[in-house]
Amino acid sequence: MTDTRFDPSQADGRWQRAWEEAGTFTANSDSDKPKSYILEMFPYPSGRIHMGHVRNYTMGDVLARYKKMRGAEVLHPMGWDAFGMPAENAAMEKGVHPGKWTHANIDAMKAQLKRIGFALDWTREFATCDPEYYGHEQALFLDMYEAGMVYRRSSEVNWDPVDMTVLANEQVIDGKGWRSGAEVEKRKLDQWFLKITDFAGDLLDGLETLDGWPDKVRLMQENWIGKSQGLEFSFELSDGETLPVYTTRPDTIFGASFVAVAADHPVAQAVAKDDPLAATFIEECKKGGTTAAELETMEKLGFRTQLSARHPFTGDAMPLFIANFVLMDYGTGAVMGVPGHDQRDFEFATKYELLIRRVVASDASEADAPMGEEAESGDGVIVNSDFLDGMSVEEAKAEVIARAEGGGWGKGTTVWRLRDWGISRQRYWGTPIPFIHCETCGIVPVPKDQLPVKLPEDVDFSIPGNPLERHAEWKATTCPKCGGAAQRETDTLDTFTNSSWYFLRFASQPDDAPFDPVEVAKWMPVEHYIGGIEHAILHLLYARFWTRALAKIGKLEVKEPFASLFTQGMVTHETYALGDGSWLSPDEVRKDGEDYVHIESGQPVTSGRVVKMSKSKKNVVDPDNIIADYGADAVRWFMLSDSPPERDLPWSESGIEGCWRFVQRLWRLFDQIDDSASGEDKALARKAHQAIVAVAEDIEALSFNKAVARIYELTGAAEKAPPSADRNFVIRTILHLIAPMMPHLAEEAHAKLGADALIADAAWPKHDPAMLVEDEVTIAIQHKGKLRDTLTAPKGASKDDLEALALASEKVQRSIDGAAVRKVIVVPDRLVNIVT
RNA sequence: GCGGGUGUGGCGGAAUGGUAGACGCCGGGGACUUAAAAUCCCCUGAGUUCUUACUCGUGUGGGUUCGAGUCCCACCACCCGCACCA
Repeated sequence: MTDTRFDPSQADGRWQRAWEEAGTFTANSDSDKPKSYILEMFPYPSGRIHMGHVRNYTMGDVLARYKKMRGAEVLHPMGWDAFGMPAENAAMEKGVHPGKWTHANIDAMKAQLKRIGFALDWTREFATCDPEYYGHEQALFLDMYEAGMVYRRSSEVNWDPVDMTVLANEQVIDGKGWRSGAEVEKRKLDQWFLKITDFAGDLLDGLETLDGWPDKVRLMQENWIGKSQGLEFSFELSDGETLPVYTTRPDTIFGASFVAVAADHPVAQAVAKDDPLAATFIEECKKGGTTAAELETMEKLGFRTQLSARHPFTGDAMPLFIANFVLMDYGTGAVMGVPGHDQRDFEFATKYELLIRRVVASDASEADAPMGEEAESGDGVIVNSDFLDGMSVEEAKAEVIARAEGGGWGKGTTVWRLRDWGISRQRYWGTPIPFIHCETCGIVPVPKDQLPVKLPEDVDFSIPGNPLERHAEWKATTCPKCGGAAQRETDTLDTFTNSSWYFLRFASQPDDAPFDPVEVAKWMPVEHYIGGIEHAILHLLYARFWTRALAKIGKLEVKEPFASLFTQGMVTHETYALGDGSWLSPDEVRKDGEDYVHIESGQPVTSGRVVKMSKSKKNVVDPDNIIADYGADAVRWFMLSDSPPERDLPWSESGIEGCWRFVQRLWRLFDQIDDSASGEDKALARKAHQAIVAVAEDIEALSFNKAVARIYELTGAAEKAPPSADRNFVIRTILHLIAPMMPHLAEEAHAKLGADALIADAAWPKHDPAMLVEDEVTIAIQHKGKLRDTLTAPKGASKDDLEALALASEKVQRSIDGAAVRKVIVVPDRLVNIVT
């Protein structure tokens, strides 16, 4: 053979064109084959594909190609999550229109994805900034409005002063904007909301059905939704007003010794009106930080008002405080303080010398046991509580709730941590909210036949803030109801709405509707959804909510969009720094023996921690350069090798070189098929049959690293084996096993071996069940649990035979050294353990 | 603080309670070559050693078992998520 090297620089492109021309990966929804929808989280068009994308899409690609080989009709689409802040930042910095910037990025990234040879159905590609897409989104939003799932109210919002927009609670991390990192301020604005809280219970219950999701993600969502059950009841205040409070521990009600309200509670505000000291205290509370560290150390502070609250059972008057640890936006913004059995109340009561009373004890006889240095929040029996005495915590809860409901002063309720989703953004580059403000008619939805409400093209980014707000011409419209002059809503939808239904649009994209439910039903739910753990709450909760909301208004059959979810790890890289601490990129550094040297200055370089690739640490490796050097298949192989896919993958130059060597090794092996060879090699053939099954299992479990190891093993065995008909079969098997992972090499070798069809259309190899079983096995011989010898025995040998063989071993006899054999444990086909 | 996860060679990592370290990377030695690249072969957990073996070894300490990386109890370290949630 003349060409002893596989040359990806010309083979990759050739096969990519071949697949495209043949429409190999175009999904046919009318196919009779079983359907398989494989989806990776679509990218934001930032401008460049990074290694994280490559890893993510390679995993999905292997699944998609494998499923196709197993006879499925596969939908594996790609598109662009194209709205968002970076486009506006680019507009402000470089004076480019966000749309132009975004489309240029899409073009560049699409070309990059194509060079990696992903099996994508590009016929379904779209960007969420396409008016067709966001127009349908506006229609869905109006449907939700009609169903009562959308409302507008004035609310205190998280205002990001850098991005000059409102953020959802989910987008505030440690008191800072998730994107800008700026300290978030509180502002009161008219905002649009989606009633995600109406679905809180549903979203929580649905988690139980998601067997294919990581427990970790399910748990994170569970905590975020934050269901808690308790009693809501009202105290009578000394001024005649009533104060509703919420508690999860109604059983401890006899231990209550004070009542506290949040600083921004109406009662506190009323008190502050007449009491300057109270007003000062409230101001102090607002200054407090919100970061974890600050909250940790913050002292529980309170202001004792002149008011008191009347205990519903004893009638005792309890002091009413304004307290800094009570949150206005959870429960009712007011609590009953039970110092004995709540740590915060305990600290508070200690500071203000309030009564700390035991109402739960380990045993009735411990009723008078003194309280310790901490509150006791555990289980026990109720004491010092009148009619509750002797009950368990659970019984007492039920009893108090029953009496409150009977007496009409309270009721058992469920409180959620989840808030409604504020979706108003004061930005240009997003879906315009399809509403009109009319002086006479109020807020009026845009009639559906007027959709899409398109973004204006001529916008000015020279001043910060929302260009839509300043665009008089765009804003001016007529009221659909009265026909009078009116103004358009200038807020746009949070970008997370764009990604909340894109998977439906991939499955079906009619012109006149967001999707066709019949077509969607053919593909949904997504069989494998792959992406980063950073979306565990935000995107994945919103997408689940939209799917349920659309199901509720009869547009969908499915309630859960993603049958199984896989969260992949990050791609990491060593970091390099000079003595002065400045970071260096991998190509500025040369390896000199064990050490690293700065190429330019010759200075020594210290190699640091292996961390996520990031621009700031300069440890980014550009996939394009690597593909140019090694070809797509070596990179794909690297992405699948070594690290389990859910863990981080450390990128290394030597690692990719190893992958490159393996590509060439396979190429030489595929060249060694010798049709003149005859004869059997049963042991080798058996290995191949075992690998067919094992690699399939590994791919289905997304254990790509194990599949890779098995292929290495089989390849090594095939290389060493002498020519035979079986060896030819084994080499052809390897060719098919690697096809989903290294598709270009596989096509090239497949064609060279005389095939005229694409291997992408080939079937997964069939195994012979009879060939999975070994006829000889290695038996481990232990003496007192320690390995002394191994021997080969026919499979299925009897226990007696194995025992005899084991005792005949010279090494074993030496170890036993004449001691009396007390017991022999025989595990057939595995081991013999001799106990003396 | 609460919840979850992970600890195995120089590194990434394998291992239904049954031969720990598969497979890959790094490293060492050799072959081929004028030389290099490429390729191929051998070695590669630690220690002792009369090179034949033995001892130790999966974060630490206990336990269950004929047998534990795997199961149980206690602890340590690191990572992730949430957090004055009443």
